Amino acid sequence: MKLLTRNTDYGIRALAFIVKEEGRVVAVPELVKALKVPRPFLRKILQRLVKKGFIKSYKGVGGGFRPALPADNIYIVEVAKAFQGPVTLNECLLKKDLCPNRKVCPLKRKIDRIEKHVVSELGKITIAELLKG
Amino acid sequence: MKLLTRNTDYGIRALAFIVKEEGRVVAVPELVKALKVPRPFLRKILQRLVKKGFIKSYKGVGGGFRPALPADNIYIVEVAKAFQGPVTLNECLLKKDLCPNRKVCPLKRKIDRIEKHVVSELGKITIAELLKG
DNA sequence: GATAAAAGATACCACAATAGTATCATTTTG
DNA sequence: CAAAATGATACTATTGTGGTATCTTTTATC
Repeated sequence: MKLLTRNTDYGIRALAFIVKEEGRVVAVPELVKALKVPRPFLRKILQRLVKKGFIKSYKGVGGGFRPALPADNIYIVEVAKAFQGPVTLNECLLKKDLCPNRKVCPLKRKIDRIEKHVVSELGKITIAELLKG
Repeated sequence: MKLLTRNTDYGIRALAFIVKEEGRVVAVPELVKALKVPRPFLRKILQRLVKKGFIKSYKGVGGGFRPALPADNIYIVEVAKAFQGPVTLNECLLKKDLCPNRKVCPLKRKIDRIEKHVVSELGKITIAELLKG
């Protein structure tokens, strides 16, 4: 059971690094050095962050990445969603189909409560806060 | 991100069914019918439940399964552990090695808090309670 | 304009965990 | 002994994650 995958983890760390540079354009080689993530993998992660609107990219010589949002407006639950899809702790699947009892299932109800808590807690953490910590 | 795998889910449901029968010995065909889980898969799950001490098994004609514990003493976090191993929401891995910064990592600190909450909440739910619900 | 340094797009491979199947052995009751 | 049950175990399939490789496009600078 893993809350954050490596994708997400690296995504958060990359974001934190880029944000820390206060608007300076940061390119991949620098990030590779700082985060010790394999370059092609990191590139894919960065492309995802661009597509999801967390950072802006600049092509060509001297290009790189800059935050697209203020640091205190980037919530890690959003980053997690970008890499892992919606945060759902249980799916109530019966084989491939949705379980027909999910409306009344007491287990689902309990898990849902826990899930809400997780999402809400993850939703309180911003990149800004991680940088302070 | 999934809190409970299908294994665990079926395990919980099977346990609940067996417990509900109040000590009557329940055999696989009945469980297959009730839970609509493929027989060989369910058998494997039941064997796991036996090995982990949640139920007792009886071989031979008229055999089957009975709870090994009182219903209010079976916590679903334990069932989850039986199928999924220890509940850890983040692993702080850097490539294959443990991340060297994990002691001071603010992200890890936050995730750890959430993890503790999840485990504690899962640790409050018993099979007995699910049957009441 | 050519060159080089950057990111974009995309397709592919590797590995591990989960999900599920199949087969044979053992036990027990009648 | 036969039948009905579980035990043990090995195998296959599917999926998600992690990671690589390659080619295209953009842009600054000489």
